Amino acid sequence: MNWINNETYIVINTPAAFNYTECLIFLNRSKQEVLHQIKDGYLYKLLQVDGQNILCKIGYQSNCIKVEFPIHAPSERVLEKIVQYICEWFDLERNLHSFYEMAQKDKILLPLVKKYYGLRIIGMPDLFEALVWAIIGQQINLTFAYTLKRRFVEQFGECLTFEGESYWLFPTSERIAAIQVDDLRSLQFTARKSEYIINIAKIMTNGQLTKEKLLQQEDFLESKNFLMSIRGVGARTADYVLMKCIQDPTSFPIADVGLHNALKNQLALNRKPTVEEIKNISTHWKEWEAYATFYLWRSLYDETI
DNA sequence: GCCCAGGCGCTAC
DNA sequence: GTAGCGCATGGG
Repeated sequence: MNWINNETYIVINTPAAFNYTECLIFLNRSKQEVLHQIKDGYLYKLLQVDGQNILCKIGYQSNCIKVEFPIHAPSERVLEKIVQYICEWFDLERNLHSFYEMAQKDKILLPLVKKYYGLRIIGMPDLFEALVWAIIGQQINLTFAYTLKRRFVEQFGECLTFEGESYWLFPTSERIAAIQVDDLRSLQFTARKSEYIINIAKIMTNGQLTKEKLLQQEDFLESKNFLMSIRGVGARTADYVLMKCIQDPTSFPIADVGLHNALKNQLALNRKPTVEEIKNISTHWKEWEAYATFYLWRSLYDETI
């Protein structure tokens, strides 16, 4: 990725078909979000790199993402990791040409790619965060899921306060590996989810599960099977993690209720489509199932903006 | 009060 | 391999 270090800020060149505003709309979908903040077109995000907490102020101008550091400028080595994070966060290295080409011939996707052109999958580079968030969201509504996430972060995460604003880091697996089921039960996590999350924290802390291991698998199917061998990780959670963290464009959470509702709206059905119907609908989406899903998810937020 | 929610594990067949 | 069921709790 092409970027320039200007001492007090960095500039990352963005690819063709990138729309910063569209990405911010997605990031702004919940008022309860605690892991980033949006103010006056700037995106504020606290990152921990090499043990240092770095507050980033992210803006956009003339085909570049500009990252400023309101507190202090990091070292070159840290900057490289911040660039890496932002590239994964906004999926900047993806060439969307063939996705848009495919969408031209797809009745469902065509209006969506026109409307949200330049939107990229907003990733979750942190594997622990992606897994915990996917598990929190299982079988509960999103509003409550955000409530639980906020409690989780504020209870176990690290906080930095700057100019009256609080910025949070997602809790580390080390921290969560050391807590008890009751510590999460008291935040209104179910006993089952509490067990899943603490277990995942433990196997990530002891190295049985790492992002590197997932990336090293022969193919995405191997990664999916690896993930699904973990208690609490079913097909939908595995696909969600492959999509948001491993950046697998073919991952397809076909059982996801958000996808079902989006398709119901787009097709003007009076009921949600069945999985069989979705399989038929999605035959054209080959190799781009994750992007198709993400654009459909995006369509759910039009009402609320 | 009722249905639903960005599912999963477990059992029985 | 899969169909069915219990779970567990808040939002609308």
